[in-house]
Amino acid sequence: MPELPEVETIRRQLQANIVGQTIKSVQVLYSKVVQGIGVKKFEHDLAGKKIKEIGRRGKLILIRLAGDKTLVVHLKMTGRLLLVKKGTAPEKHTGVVFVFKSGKQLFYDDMRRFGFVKIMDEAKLKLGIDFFDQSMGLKKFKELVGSRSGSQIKPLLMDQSLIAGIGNIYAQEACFAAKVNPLRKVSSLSDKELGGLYKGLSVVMKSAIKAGGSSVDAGYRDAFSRQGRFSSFLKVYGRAGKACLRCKAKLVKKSIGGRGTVFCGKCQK
DNA sequence: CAATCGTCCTGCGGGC
DNA sequence: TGCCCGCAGGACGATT
Repeated sequence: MPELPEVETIRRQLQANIVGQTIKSVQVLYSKVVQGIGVKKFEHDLAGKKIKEIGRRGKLILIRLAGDKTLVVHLKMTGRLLLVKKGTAPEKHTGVVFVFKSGKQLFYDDMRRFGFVKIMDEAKLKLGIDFFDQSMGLKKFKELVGSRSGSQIKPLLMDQSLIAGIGNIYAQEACFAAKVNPLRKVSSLSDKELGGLYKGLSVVMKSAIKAGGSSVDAGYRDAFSRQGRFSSFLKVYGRAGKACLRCKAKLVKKSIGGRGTVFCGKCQK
């Protein structure tokens, strides 16, 4: 499932490849993927628009168009934005085809159909601060997390309205890095542990961006259909039942806030 | 205020 | 071999 590092990887690839291109036509193949307006209007409104730049906020890809509108894309779990050559035919899971005047195409694919595309004003996004935003830092992180002292830490890290970008994989990895049990309440965390979580998130997600993200099973692919190379560095995600890489104890899996969570019951206090 | 549960959707793996 | 069941999961709304 694409989280901040995976979405950032795609953002950089789109930034390098479609900025300056003009959309010639758009075909929506799966109507429910378009939010807010009708399919015909969506296709019509995008035709002729030039791509100004590609932004990102949390897990959202922001395709900024000439004028002041933005094409917002959420990949949810299995969504993909694929740059394909002129003439490439859509596949089974292709929901939207964007054709540029150059002939290049951008496909929005989504096997499980949870994601969406939407034309909107960015100011209307209801999202917390992106984890890698300029205004984020240790102080801000402690302030934000501290404001929700009654919550369990792991689901809180995934709350997009507080901090945007962290999903199920990196929240688990950060708790492991900080030796914090994901079930802990924020109010029970020491200043040092909060610092460890911030550092853990920062290190893990920066490394993941360098490795082009994490691909688990048939999940994430970048804009060129390639897998991320960070998966092999994941220490707890997907390793339930296996030995903890720090203390050798058997990693356990629990459902926390309805999400599968793997951790070490021995060294994550 | 916080936690849980159902919902959307499809592929896949386990069990028999 | 093949079928059925249930799980996976981001975000949101409703409920406890």
